[in-house]
Amino acid sequence: MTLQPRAALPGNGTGSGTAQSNGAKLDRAIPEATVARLAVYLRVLGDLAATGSETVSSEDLAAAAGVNSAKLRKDLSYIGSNGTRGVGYEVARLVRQIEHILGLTQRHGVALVGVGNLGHALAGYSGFASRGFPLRALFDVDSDLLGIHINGILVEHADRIPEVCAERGVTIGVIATPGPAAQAVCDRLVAAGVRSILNFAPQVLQVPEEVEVRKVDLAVEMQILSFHVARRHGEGGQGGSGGVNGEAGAERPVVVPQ
Amino acid sequence: MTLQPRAALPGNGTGSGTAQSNGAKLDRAIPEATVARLAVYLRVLGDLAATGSETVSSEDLAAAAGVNSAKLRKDLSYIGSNGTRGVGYEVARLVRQIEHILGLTQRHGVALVGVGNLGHALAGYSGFASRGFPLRALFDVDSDLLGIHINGILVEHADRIPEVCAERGVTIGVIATPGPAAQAVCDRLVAAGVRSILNFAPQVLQVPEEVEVRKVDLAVEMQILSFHVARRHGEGGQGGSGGVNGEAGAERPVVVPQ
DNA sequence: TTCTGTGAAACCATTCACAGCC
DNA sequence: GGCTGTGAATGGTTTCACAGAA
Repeated sequence: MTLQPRAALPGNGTGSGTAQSNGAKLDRAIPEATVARLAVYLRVLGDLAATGSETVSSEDLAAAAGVNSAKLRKDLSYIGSNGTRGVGYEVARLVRQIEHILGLTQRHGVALVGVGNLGHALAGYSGFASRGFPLRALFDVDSDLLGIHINGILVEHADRIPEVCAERGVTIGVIATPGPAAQAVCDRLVAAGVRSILNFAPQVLQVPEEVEVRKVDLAVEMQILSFHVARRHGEGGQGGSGGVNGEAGAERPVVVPQ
Repeated sequence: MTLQPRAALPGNGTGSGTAQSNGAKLDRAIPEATVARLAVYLRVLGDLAATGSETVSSEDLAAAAGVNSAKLRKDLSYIGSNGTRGVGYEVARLVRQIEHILGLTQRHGVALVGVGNLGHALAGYSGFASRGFPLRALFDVDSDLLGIHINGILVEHADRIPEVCAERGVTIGVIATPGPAAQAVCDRLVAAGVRSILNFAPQVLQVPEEVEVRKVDLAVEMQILSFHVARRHGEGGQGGSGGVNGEAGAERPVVVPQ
C-alpha cells in the first residue's frame, strides 16, 4: 500500500556515495541529511494528523519540525512533488510518501545485544514493535540474565547470535554492551548477515563498507554540550568557571576517557 | 555499564534545534563537525594511553577513530599544532589539549528529568560523574518515584526544577520524559538558566536561540537504518542465514519507482 | 494572491596533494 | 624517509529568490 511515489531524481545522476565510500554506487538521490529529517517530519505529521489537520503548509510544518521552510520544501522535493501550490501538503498523503521512502512499509526484525542497564531499558521500550521494528532476539553473556524474558523475549547467549539472527530474519542489530565487548558482538552480527547496526557502546566499530552503522554516544553528546557551555554560555548563569582559555594552562583533567 | 552515547556523523541527524546563532566569532571557530569528532578522538586516545603508547601518528589515530587521516589532521589543526613532523602526536599532550578545548577541565552539573524506563538507566550510569558530569538532581512527576533515591540522588517533583537547578549549579539538563511532557520540562530548565540540553524525548523542542539542544532519538535512528536496509542492503545475498527472510516483501527498489 | 518547487548562490565540510620540519 | 600542517580543490548542504501552478 502506499505506493505511488515518484521520485524525481534531480538532474543528472550525481552519483555519490554514502559517507563512506562505496564501491558500487548507484545514483541515489536523497541526501543523507534529508533522510534524517524525513523521520522527524514523519513524527510531526503524525501529531498533526492526530489533531485533525488535513493539510499543512511548508511554513507550518517546518516550524513544528524546527527547520526553515526552504529546507523542508527542498527535502520534500527529493521524494517527489507532493504539495499543492497555494494550499500546502496533504498530511495523510505525505505520511504515506515518507513511510514508503524510509522503507517503513515493511517490518525490520531487530536483535538487541547487551541487556544491562541501558539495554534492559531499550528492550522494555514497547514503542519499538509498534513502529515496525519488532524485537526478535535478546543476547547477553551474563549468566544472571540468560534465560530471563523481557517483554516476552528470551535472553540468549551471545554465542548464538549467528544462528538466531539468521533464523528469525533479523536485519537490524542494536548493540548496548560495554565498550570492550562491542567489536566482537558487531563481528558476529555482521557474520549473521546484519547490515545495519545501531551502536550505543562507547566504541568505534570497524565494519565492512556495506554495513551501515549509526552511533549514539552519551559521552560524546555531553562533551559537545560542554564545549558550548565553556564557550558561550556559562557566563549568564552560574558556572563561574574561571578562565577557560589560557592556552597552556591545563588545570586538572577531570576526565580521562576510558 | 554500558551506556554512553552519541552520535555524530554527518549531519546527522538530528540536529537539533540548536540555532546556531553566531554572535561571537572571535576565536577561530572550530567547526561543529570537528567538535563532535574531538570527543571521539579523546576516547581513542584514552585507550591508547592505557596500552602505554606515548605517541601516535595521524594515520593510526585516524584508523582507530574511524576517519581518514587528512580529516584528523585538519581537525587537530583547529586546536593548534600539537604534533611533531616525522613522529606524530604525543598522546598525553593531545588529551590535555582536547579536554581543554571541550571545556572538560571544569565540571558541569547535570539534572535529569524523567526517571522512567530510560531515565532510570541513565541515572544509574555511574560513568556520568566520573567523567566530569556530576548528576546533581533528578526530577519526575510520578508519585511512585518521588522520594526515592537513585545513585544517591533524590527524585524530586518537576515543579522544583527552577529552584533546585539554580541552587545546585546545574548547567546541563537531560530530558528523558515521554514526548508530550518534554516541552514543558524544557521551558522550566531554560527558565532555571540551563543553556545546554540533551533531549531523549521524541519531540522537537522550541528554545530561545542561545540554548543549545542536542537530540538523541531512537525512532529516528531506526528509521534511518530502515531507509538503508530498504535501499541498499538486502540484495546481497544474504545472509547466510538460511534465511527466513521472508517477512514481507522484498524490496528492492533501489531507486524509487515511479 | 498564496504557497510550492527549484535553479543558482552561498556556505560548510571533506579530501587532495604537497611544502616543510624532524 | 616519515609525518604533520595547510592551501586548494572538491563535494555536499543550506539558503536565497523567484517562476509558476492552483
